[in-house]
Amino acid sequence: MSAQSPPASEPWARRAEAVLTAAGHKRGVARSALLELLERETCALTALEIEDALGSRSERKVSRASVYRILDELEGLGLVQRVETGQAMVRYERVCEHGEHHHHLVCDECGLVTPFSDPALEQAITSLSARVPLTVSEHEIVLHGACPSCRED
Amino acid sequence: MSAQSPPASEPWARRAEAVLTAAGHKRGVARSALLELLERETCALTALEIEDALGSRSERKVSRASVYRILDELEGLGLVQRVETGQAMVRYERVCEHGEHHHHLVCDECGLVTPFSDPALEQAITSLSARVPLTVSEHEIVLHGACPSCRED
DNA sequence: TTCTATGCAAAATCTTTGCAATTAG
DNA sequence: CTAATTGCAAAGATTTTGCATAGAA
Repeated sequence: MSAQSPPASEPWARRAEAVLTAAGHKRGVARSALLELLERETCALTALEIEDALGSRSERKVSRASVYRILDELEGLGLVQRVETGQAMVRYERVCEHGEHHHHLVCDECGLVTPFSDPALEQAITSLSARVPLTVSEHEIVLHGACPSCRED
Repeated sequence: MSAQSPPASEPWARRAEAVLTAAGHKRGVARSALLELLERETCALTALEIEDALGSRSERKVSRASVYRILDELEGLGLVQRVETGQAMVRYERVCEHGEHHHHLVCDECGLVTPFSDPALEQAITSLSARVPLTVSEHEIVLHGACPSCRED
């Protein structure tokens, strides 16, 4: 009956800080900047895109090593997840509360990555998970093709 | 009315050679060895696994550069497809005739990759593809979890 | 003979590590 | 004061490229 999951309005970054503190981490400027950025971004970014975003904008600059280290930590705590888009680099995005689950559309022409979600698909996955020789904990779905802009060519 | 797609019994390697020839390629020992290997393998291998397999077994040894170059060629011709499993390296597997389409189960403990297929899931994807802002050409689905062996621990 | 295929080694990329200095609690 | 955090540079790992040689048609 009590609050099992935090309200959906709870900012992800705040939850992240709580989890980090609970895991015995102190605060650091690099990680704070990264959390702030991921809070704003709704979809997956590569480590290098994150480094650039933090460097070029007035945000404080964060070293590449820290970006990788922090993303790795966050992934380990289930706050961030990797997204494989078939492109050269791995992408990362924050893990949202249940219900905000989404997957990705990738334009093979321009590289654009867009999120989408589909209840019917999720249900098919859920039902499938029960029939498969694996205790399924996660799933990833990527649709490849040409986005509207690229299709015009 | 005429044969649109080759019979399913047609070995993939033979079809591959035909496509390569049609594309103006000559035969080479490295590629032949690779085709032979992929013909036998039903599921995805990494470039390095392919190099090892061709080197250690009595097959002729193929240089790493050739493995990458050939996989890239084959992918461009639609004979091979990349499979992103969330593991460190990209995997490759041959593209089969329609109907043999499959996806992957990945054990995050031991790294085991297993194929599976599910009509209901394919249908959900097909229906979804029509509703999405992307001209979908391919899709990839990966389920992560623990395989039976690893689950026992 | 001509153009493709291949191997080798160097180069390019992305990611991880070691270490010393800094900073939060 | 003690332990976590960061940046920098070096090291690793995977993939790509340049070039000369071998081979197929």
